[in-house]
Amino acid sequence: MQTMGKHKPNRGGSYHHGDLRQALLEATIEIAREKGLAAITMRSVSARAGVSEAAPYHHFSNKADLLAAAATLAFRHFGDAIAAGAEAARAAGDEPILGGTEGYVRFALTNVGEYQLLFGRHIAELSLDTRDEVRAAGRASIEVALDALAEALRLRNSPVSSDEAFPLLRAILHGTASLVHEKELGPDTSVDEAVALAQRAVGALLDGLGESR
Amino acid sequence: MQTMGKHKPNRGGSYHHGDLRQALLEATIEIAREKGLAAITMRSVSARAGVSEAAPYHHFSNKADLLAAAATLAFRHFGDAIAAGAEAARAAGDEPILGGTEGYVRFALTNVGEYQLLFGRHIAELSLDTRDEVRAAGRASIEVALDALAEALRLRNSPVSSDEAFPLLRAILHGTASLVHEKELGPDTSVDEAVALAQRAVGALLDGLGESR
DNA sequence: CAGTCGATCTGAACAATGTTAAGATAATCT
DNA sequence: AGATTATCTTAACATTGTTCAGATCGACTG
Repeated sequence: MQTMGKHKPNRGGSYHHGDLRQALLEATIEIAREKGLAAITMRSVSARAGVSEAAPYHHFSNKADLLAAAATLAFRHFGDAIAAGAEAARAAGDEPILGGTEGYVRFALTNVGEYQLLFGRHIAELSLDTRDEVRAAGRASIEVALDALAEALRLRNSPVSSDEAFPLLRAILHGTASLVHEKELGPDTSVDEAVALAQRAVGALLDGLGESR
Repeated sequence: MQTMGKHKPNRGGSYHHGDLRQALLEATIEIAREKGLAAITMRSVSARAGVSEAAPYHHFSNKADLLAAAATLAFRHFGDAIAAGAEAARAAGDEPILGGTEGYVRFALTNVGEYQLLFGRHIAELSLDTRDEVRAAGRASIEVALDALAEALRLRNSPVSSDEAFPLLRAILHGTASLVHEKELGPDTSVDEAVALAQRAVGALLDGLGESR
């Protein structure tokens, strides 16, 4: 007796599901959150959606395709977290870029599996068009950070464009998140410590980009 | 008729290998270099060493243990690359930290599989003592970078200690390498571009850490 | 309204992978 | 030389991604 799909409800254990595609995507993200990326299995996802292990293949061509679609969906959650952080900082009179940094890192360390779903190896191994599709969703999700970065550079009279500086910012954010995930900064690094670390790095980067060049 | 072990030579297809443990480690690193981390299989490693698929279990308790030992070995190659870059820069009158940055990034992008062997997820999932062992090798390999960082901070009269700044440096380096691996900076980013990007980020970070704080 | 057709789902199977168990072979020690 | 131990092989198992033939359902056609 599994939870029914929320869209076209499955009328009481019928043969056809109703909206299996959406249910599979949600199951995938749930499992990523609860048990991590490695626990995402065709069988575990299917079971959570209440169907057999072969059913997903009528909606996704293979596992990589399912993960890509789930990532596209998860990028919205990610983007919301960044935007919320940036807005909270602005409301508090702090720099939005530092708030976005906090939103980014906090999401990555709180939802490890979901973050891995966004940036894991499976994405790089996708076919070109599918990958572009996922990356479009990814770019949209961090659009807010790009704006906040531009604002921060303007504030510092930096001669560097935000497009040039954006990869540097991303390297710091992704690097911090990855290092903590991989327990490379000590196995006991707290979320707050990681946030502070990333904010220090971003702050120094901005200051460094502001002066000479 | 496989290549024989280089240590205690296998006398002509005998039942016992001679130095299987070392041969397995070398096979693992070779496969990582040639075909990537995903191609490392108990069977592929065993086949390259010329033994059956069950043989490794007499030298390593499981695959994770084999990968950990291989990573410990690969960290030496990695450390050599960083040290060589730093020394080359010093000889050329440039800052060692920027040369180390180049050595780091160039290694990561030239030997993708071997770099993944060093920092992949399997390391984080290791048992505590095994992980500490690997990490000790890792720390030794980037010792040179820590020294170069201290020197760069001194040069800039920075109030920040190298221990404090080290995680920030690592975030930039690991973040740059990971983003390129994951094709997040455009699928056609060249090694030279990635090196330049990392050097720009490190330079800005150092400048930013030098002034106010 | 009956019947057909296509979409959806199931059950069973396959190959590849990590792992283990039982037995064969060789090296070492006494 | 004989016994003991380490090393290696062969065979098997469970899990995973994937495919295929057939069952079931929904929608459209006549």
